[in-house]
Amino acid sequence: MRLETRSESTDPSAQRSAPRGCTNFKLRQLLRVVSRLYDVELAKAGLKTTQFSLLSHLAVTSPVQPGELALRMDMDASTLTRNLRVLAEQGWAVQGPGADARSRLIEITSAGRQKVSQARRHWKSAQLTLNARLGAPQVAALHRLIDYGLEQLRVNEPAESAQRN
Amino acid sequence: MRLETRSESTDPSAQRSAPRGCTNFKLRQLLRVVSRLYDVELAKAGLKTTQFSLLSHLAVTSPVQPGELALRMDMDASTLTRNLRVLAEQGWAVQGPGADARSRLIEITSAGRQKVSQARRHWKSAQLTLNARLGAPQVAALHRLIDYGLEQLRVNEPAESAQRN
DNA sequence: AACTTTTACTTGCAGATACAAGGATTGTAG
DNA sequence: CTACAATCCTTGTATCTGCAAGTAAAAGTT
Repeated sequence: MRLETRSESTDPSAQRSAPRGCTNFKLRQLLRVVSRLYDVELAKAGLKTTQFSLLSHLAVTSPVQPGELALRMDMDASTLTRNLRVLAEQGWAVQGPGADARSRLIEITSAGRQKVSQARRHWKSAQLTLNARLGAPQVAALHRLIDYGLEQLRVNEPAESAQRN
Repeated sequence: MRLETRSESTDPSAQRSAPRGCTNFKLRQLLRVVSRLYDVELAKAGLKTTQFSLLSHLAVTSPVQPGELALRMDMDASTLTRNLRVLAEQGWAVQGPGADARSRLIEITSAGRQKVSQARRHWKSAQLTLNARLGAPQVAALHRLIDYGLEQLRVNEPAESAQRN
C-alpha cells in the first residue's frame, strides 16, 4: 500500500492524483471513527474529547482571552462560549474580567488541572491504540498533511487579527 | 498536547518522527476549516455539507435501509434518523415500509435528485478550490490516508483498548 | 460631546452527533 | 405455544457546531 506522499509531490506525471471522493465527507467519516476511539478512553476520566482538547489548551495558555483561544483552535467564538460554560459548570474553568470591560479572561482551575492530568493517561492510551492500529508512520504522515492543510487554509480567510496581546 | 500547529516544515512529504499532537483534535480542527469552505459553496444551493453527503449517498443507493446506510456512512443510526427527518421535511426523501414491519426503506425523491444535481456544481467548486489551495497531490495523499485509516479502524470495532499506556 | 465604526462576547436559531434506553417485531428455544 | 433473545428503528438527553443578530464598550471621527 502506497501511503507516502513523496513520489506524488515531486512527480509531475502523477496524473492519477486527482481525488474523486468528497474530501469533506471523508474527513468527517474518519473523525467519527477516530473520535469514538478517543471518547471511549476519555469517558473513563469523565470527559468528552472536545472537553479534553479545550481543557488541554487551557492548561497551557491559561489565562487567555476567549477570542484568542477560539482563533487558536479554529472554532467559532460562540461555540467556545458554550463549551466553556460546560467546563465552568464542572468547576474546571472560570471566567474573570479582562483588560477591557468587554473582554474576558478564562482561567483553568486547579480542579481543571487535576482533571486534565488524570485524563491525559487515558488520552495517551487512545493515542497509542491509534498508532498501533494505523502504524506510527501513517499517523505521522496524516499529521503532516493536516498541519500543512491548516497552514494553507487558515491564511487568507479572515486574513487579519494576527495581533498580539 | 502540542498547541503550536504551525510546524517548521511546509513540506508535507517530510518523513520522520512519531506523532505528537492529538490526532483527534487535529482532525477536528481540519474538518472545521474544510467544512466551512464547502458550506459556503453549498449554501448557494441551500444545503449543508452533511445534507449534501446524505443526499448524495441516497442518489446512489436509494432505496436503502437506514441501518445499512448508517453503516456505510459510519454514523450512528439515531443520527441518521434525525438527519433524514430534515431531508424528508424538505421533500427530498421519503420513508416507506421495508421487508419487515420493523425495518424501513429510504428513497430519494425526484426533488431530491434535482437538488443534489443542482448542488453538485457548487460542491465541485468547493472541491476544486480545495485542490487549488492544497495541491491535488496533497489532497490525494490525504484521501489515501483516510481510506486506509477507515479500513483499519472500521473492522473489529468491539476490540476494547488492546493497549495500555 | 455626539455620531459612527470596530472589537469582544453572548444569544437565538437550526442542525449534527452519539450513547442509552425504549417500542415494535421477528427469530429461537424449550 | 410461550418465554427469551436478537433485530431495527426511534426518543430522551446532552453536547457540539456555526451563522446571524444582539449587547456592550472602546476607539475613531466630526
